[in-house]
Amino acid sequence: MLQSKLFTKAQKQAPAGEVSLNAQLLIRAGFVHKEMAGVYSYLPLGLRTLNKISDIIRQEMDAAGGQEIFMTVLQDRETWEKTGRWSDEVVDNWFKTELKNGTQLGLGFTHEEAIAKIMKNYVASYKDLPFYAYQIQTKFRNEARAKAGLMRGREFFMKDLYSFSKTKEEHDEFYEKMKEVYMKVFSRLGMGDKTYLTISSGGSFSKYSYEFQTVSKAGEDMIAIIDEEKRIAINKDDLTDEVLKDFAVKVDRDKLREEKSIEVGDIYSLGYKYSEAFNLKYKDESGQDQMVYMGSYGMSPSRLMGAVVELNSDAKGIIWPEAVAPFAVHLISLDQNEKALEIYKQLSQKGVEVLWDDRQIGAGEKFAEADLIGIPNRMVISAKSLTAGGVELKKRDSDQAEILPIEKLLEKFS
RNA sequence: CGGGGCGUGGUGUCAACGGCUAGCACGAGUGGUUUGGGACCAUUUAGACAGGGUUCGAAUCCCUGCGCCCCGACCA
Repeated sequence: MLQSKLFTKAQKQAPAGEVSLNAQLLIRAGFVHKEMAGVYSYLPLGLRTLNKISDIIRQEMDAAGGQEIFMTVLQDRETWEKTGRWSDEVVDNWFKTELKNGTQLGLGFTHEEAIAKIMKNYVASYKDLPFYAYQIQTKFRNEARAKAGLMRGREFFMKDLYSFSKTKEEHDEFYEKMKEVYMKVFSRLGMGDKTYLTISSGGSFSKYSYEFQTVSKAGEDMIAIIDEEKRIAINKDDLTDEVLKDFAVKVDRDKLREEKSIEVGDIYSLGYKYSEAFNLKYKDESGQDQMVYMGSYGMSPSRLMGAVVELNSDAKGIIWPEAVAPFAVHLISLDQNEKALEIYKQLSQKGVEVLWDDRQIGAGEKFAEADLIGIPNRMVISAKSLTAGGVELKKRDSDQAEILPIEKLLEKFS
């Protein structure tokens, strides 16, 4: 893409009062536009990154046997009354609206009820189970306080997968597998070494659940790390004798390391709660009716995008991991647009995603904006670089630059 | 939902005593210079959150509403 055509522009200053690092950088670099508190529009650069994160999640969900669907945001009252979750007393962050005729509707904040109802049409026999369905969709939560940029919004992107199993044992097997699948996603996003499987008792679905917590100063939660090797932690609030006993965990409380962390995912065993509410059952091999055992597995691409920024930046700007960078290469031509065009064309032909800064502006400005945007590979072509033997290649996270002949450069990216 | 802070061009501003033409910087436009770290000169552009009130006079004081940020609570 030609940067001269990109309608967003980098800003030197962050919006007034915006303290959140991810919001500051993403807004300044033109990835997102803040519509209102906790509500963001994704601009060309931001959408590219968001889609890359979603794609990684999608690949891993598919690999784990997930089938992608897309459910409705509009939810009808009756469905949610079956579990009591229509009530504003029970769920305090509904956005509700209504039809012209006065029928009340809600905007989905999660989809357990909706999917249980759908699956009544498709689950009849033990032969139909198990299966796993997921979606990546906008969720709406009327948070009392949106904050921390993309990390806690009122309208945000969420991957929610739901598992449907014959028995608890069958469920448990998949649940265990999802722990690994989730860690794989976080590894691919470059945050694997900071992420811990975390014991939690906070959920309303079951007594215990697991969260995935990524250590970061920007986190809203506090975890205590139990096992560094196995990457297991516990929510600080849940660090009680009872919980430790239930999980058969032995720890020396004085030696636990506590860290602030970002909740980047959560997985729940739902049991029969929703299948009972919707009478979601199947006939087993002996013809007996059995309830379906459900689980739900959440992860937010938009929050992850905020988290990646929180974890990867310096004073100059964002430093995207290759896997989620909006472009692989930022090509900067200082005075050599013709040569740059050749490189741009050749790289593009190879399928390399290139943002070419072809604008007629000062070199300093180009470098400053490139650092802010944070594309991992920077190529500079100028009279100076050509004299030195080719094109300068520099990684965003390094101060070292090397000069490569154009052919070598093209070989390097394929 | 409790508490605190705040609202001035597209952006920023601990700029402006209740009083002169609302200043400065960034951005954007035009002309020129410059060309490896947000360069420079000239010139132009564009502003008081909304509504009410006090006053001869309000960006400035008061009220209401709306919005934003932070701390806490909450977080399926």
